[in-house]
Amino acid sequence: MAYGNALAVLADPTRREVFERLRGGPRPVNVLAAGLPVSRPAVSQHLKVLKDAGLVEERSEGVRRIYSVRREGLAELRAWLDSFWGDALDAFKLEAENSYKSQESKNPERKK
Amino acid sequence: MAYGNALAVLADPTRREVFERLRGGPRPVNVLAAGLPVSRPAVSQHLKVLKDAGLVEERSEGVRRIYSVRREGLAELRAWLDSFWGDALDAFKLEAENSYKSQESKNPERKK
DNA sequence: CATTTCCGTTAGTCGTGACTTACGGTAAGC
DNA sequence: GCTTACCGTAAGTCACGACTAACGGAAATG
Repeated sequence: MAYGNALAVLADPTRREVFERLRGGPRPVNVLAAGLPVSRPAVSQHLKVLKDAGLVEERSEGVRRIYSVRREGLAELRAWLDSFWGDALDAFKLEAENSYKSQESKNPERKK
Repeated sequence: MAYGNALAVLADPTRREVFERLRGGPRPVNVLAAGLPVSRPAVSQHLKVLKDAGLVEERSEGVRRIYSVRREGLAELRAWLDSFWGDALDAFKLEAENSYKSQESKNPERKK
C-alpha cells in the first residue's frame, strides 16, 4: 500500500524535479534549491515528504544534511507497475468480461 | 515528459482504485462504480482523466462504454522509473559528491 | 564569544481538484 | 412512441497542499 504514497509524493512537479536532481548523486539542500524557481524552505519541505515516503535518505555531514535517492522506496512502486503486465492477465480479461456480461443477461451467480 | 502526467493521474486514491479494478479486465462504468464509496459521475470523471492521460481506452458497445487498461501509457512511466537504476550511476554518485565538496574546501570564490 | 552559514519549522495565504446533485442525451425493451 | 437503463457534462461546494516570509537552532569560522 506504500506505492500509493510514493505515487502521491512524486506527483508534484517541483518535488519530482528535486528528486530527479538527486539522481545525479547525493546533494545538500542549498545545491538542490539553486536554480529552482522556489525558495529553499520549500525544497526542505519537499525533501521531508520524500524522506517520510522512503524515497530519500538523509545523512548529516557537519553542518549540512546530504540527501540521496533510496531505491528500495522505488522498488515497491515498480513492482506494482509490473503487476499490470502479467501474461495470465489476458486470460483473466476474457473471463472477467464474460463475467459481468452473463451477470446482466440472466444468471447472477457466475463466479470462480 | 508524459510520465509526470501519469504520476499525477495515478496519485489520487479513488482514481487508482478505479484503475486497479480495470486490471481485472474491461468493465463498464456502472460495474466500476459499484462498491466504491463515490458516485458514478465521479467515476466517470476519473475515467475521463485516465483516458486523457493515455492510461485507459474507451470502446462503445451498445449503450455502454467499456473501459480497459492501456499499457502503452504505463510503459513510459516504467521507463522513467528504470532510469534510477542505471549502473553507471554509482560512478557518477561519487564523482558528483566530490564535486561540490572540493568546491567548498578549496575555492574561495563563494557566492558568485 | 560573536558571526556566518546552513538548515528545519511555523504561520498563514491561495489556487487546484475531488466530489455531489442535477440535467440532457442515446440505445434497447415492452 | 414511451419508458428504462446507462452514461457524460455542468455547476457549485469544500478540503488539501504548495508556497513564501519569518524565526530559531546547530556547527564551523575567526
